[in-house]
Amino acid sequence: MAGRRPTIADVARHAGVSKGAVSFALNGRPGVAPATRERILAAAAELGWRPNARARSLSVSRAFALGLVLARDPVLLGSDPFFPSFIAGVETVLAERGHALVLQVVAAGAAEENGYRRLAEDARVDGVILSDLRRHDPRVPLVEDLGLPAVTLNRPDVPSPFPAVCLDHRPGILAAVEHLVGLGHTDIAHVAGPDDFLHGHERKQAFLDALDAAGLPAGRVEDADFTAAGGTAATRRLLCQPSRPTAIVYANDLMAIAGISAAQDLGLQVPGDLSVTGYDDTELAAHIHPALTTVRTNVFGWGQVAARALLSLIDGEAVGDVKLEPAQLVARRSTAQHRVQSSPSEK
Amino acid sequence: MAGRRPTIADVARHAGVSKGAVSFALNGRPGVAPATRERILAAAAELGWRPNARARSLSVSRAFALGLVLARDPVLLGSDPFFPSFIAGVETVLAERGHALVLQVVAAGAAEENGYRRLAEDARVDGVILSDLRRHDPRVPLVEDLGLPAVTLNRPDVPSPFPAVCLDHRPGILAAVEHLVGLGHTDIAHVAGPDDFLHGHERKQAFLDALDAAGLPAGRVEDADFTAAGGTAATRRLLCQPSRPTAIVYANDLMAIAGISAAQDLGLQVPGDLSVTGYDDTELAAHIHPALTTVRTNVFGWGQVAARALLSLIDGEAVGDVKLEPAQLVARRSTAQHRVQSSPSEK
DNA sequence: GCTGGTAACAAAACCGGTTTAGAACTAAAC
DNA sequence: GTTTAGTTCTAAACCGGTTTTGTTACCAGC
Repeated sequence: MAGRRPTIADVARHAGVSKGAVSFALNGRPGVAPATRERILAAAAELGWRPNARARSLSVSRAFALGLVLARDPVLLGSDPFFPSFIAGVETVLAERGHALVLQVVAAGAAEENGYRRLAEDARVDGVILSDLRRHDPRVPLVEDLGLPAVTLNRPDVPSPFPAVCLDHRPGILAAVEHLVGLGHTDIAHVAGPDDFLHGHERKQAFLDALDAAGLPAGRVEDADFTAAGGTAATRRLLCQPSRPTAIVYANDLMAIAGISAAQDLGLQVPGDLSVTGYDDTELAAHIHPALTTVRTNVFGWGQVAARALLSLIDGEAVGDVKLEPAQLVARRSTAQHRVQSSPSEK
Repeated sequence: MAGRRPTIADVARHAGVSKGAVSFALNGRPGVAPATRERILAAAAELGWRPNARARSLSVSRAFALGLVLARDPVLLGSDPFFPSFIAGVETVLAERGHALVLQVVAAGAAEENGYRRLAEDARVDGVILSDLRRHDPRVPLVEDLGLPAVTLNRPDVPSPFPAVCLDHRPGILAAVEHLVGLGHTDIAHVAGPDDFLHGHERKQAFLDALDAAGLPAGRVEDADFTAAGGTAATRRLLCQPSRPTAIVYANDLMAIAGISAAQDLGLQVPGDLSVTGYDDTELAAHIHPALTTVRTNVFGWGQVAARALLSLIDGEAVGDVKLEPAQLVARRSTAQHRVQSSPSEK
C-alpha cells in the first residue's frame, strides 16, 4: 500500500491549495502568504514529498547532471591514478547541490566524439568537463558546436571559449630537475608521455626548459605512453647504451616504478647508479623500494574546483580561468647524490 | 538560426501526420501504414530529430540510466584497479543501448545510504549495481526497501532478492597456495583485506581452506586494508619475528608490491628469501622487479555481464545468478622454490 | 463610491515525449 | 445491404513538475 510516491498534486490537495502554489512555496518564491507557505511545507513534509527529478528536468530544461567523457583504453584506465580521485572531487561538490555525474567511457577516437554527441543530443547533462586534453583537441570546437557549457582541465592550445581550470605541471618538473641538478647530476633523461597529450607535451617541454635554465645541454627524451610496459621499454632503451644517464625524470609514477624495476633488472642500483623521479605521487610511490621521489598534484581538489566552475558557468555566471596550487616535488629515496664517474657494472 | 532542436511536433507537421503517429512509427509499433512510416522516418531524418531523453524519461517513467555508488575513501580510490576497469565494462554495454551511467562517490558510512536514497528518490536511475559488498551489508535490504532493481557483485551473506553476478575468488587463491606448496613452501602467510569486506573475507577463507586442503597447518594471517601502507606494515610484522614465513599470499597487488618493497627494505631477496603472490594482476604487476605472481580476474568482463544482467532485470526478465570464469593464477618471478633452511640473514 | 494597484491564489498552458480513446474508412461476413 | 471487424490515423490525456495568465479580494487614493 506504500504505492506510488506522492506528487505535487497530492501535496496541493493535502494542503488545500493549487499545484502552482506548492511549487512557489517549495522554491521559496514570493507570492505566497507566510501562513499558507507553512501549511504547504508541513503537508509536503508529512507526505514525504520530494520533487521528481525527471519532471523537473523536463519543465526547466535542465538535467541537473554533469558529464565526463573518458577517452582511454579501458586497460589503461585500470592503472590510472588520476581519474578516480578526480571524480571523487567532482562528486563531493555535486552531492551537496543534488547534481549527478554521468560518466562515459569510450575508446579513444571517433567513439569519443560520439560520446559527447550523445550526452548533448540526449540532453542528459548540463555541461561537460574536458579532461586529458590533446594537442589541437577536436573536442573543443565540437563541444562549442554542440552548444554545451564546458570547462577544460588546463588551457587548450586551440582557441577555446571555455573557462580553464589550471594546475600547472611545470613547477613540479622544474623542481625535480633542480633537485637532481642539486645532487650533482648533469646527464638527466626524460621518459615522456604521449606527445599528443597536452600534459605529456607540457611535462616534456618543462623538462627541457628546466635543463636549459640549469645551464645543461638538452637531455635525452624517450617518448612513451604512460603505461608500465612503455616505461619499462623506454628505460631499457636509455640504459642499454654506451653512456647512460645518471638520472631519469618520468612523466608519471607508473612509468617511474616500472623504470626502477627495469633498472634493477639490469643490475643497477637505485638510487646508487640511477636516480629516478616520478609524477603523480600515487599511493604506491611512498611504499616501493626505494621510495619514489615524485611530484604531487592535488587531483581531488582539481575535481572540486572544476565542478564548481562548471556549475557556476551553467548558472550563467561569468567564469574566468581558475588557477590551482601548482604541482610540488616530494623528495624521497629514489634520488641521491651523483656518484662521480665510478665504474658502472660494465656495458 | 540553428535555434532549438526539432521536437516530435515538428516532425509530425513536416510529415503531415499527428504526434502520435510519429511516436508509433519511430518506435516500430504496428498501426502505421508502411508508406506513412517511410514518410515519417524521412521527415525525422531530414530534420535531424532525436528524441529528448528528458521528455521520454518522464512519460515512460524510466531514467535510461544505471547507478553505481562507490563507497570508498577517495584517497583509496586513486589506487584502485577495480573500479575504472569495471566501469569501462559497464559502459560498453550501456553505450550500445543508449543508457547512461550515473556515478556517485561517497565516503563510506552513512553517506553511502544517502547515496542510494538520492538515486532512488530523485528517480535518476532504473537500477543499481552493488559492489564492494560487506558482510551483512545493509545496502541489500535498503535497496530492496527503496524498490530499486539491483544486481550484486557476488552473492551477499544476507538474504538477497537480487541476482548475483559472481566471480569466484577462491580458485585463484587456491591456485596460488597450491603453486607455493608445489615449490616446497610450508610456512605460508596471508596479508588479508578488511574482514568486513566480503571479498577480503572470502580470500582469507580461501587461503585457510587451501592450506588445510594441502595438509598444512593454518598459516599466519595479518589483517590489513588493501592499501600500500597497510601492506607494508603487515609485511613488517610478518617478517620481523623469530620464525618468518617463506611465502606470503597477499589479498591484492597493491599490498603485494608494497610488501615486496618492504621485504627488500629489510634486506630480504624476493623470491630468494621470500615468495610473494598478489591478486588483481594490475598493469604494474608484470613490470615490477621481480615480476609479480598474481591472480587475474576479468574485471572488465564482470562489468559487462553485470550491466547486461541489470538491464535484463529492469526489462522485467527473470534473471538468475550469473557465474563468470573464475580467477586464475598468473605465475611470474616473485615466487620460487623454497630454499632449504639456509641461514636467514639473522634475526 | 468608484478607480487603480497589489497580494494571494486558482486555473491553465507548457516542457516533449508516450499512450489511450475514438473517428473514419475499408474489407470481409452474413 | 447492413453488421462486424480491422486498419490507420487524429485528438486528447497523461507523466509531474514550472511558469504564465486570470480571478478574486482587499486596500489606498481621489
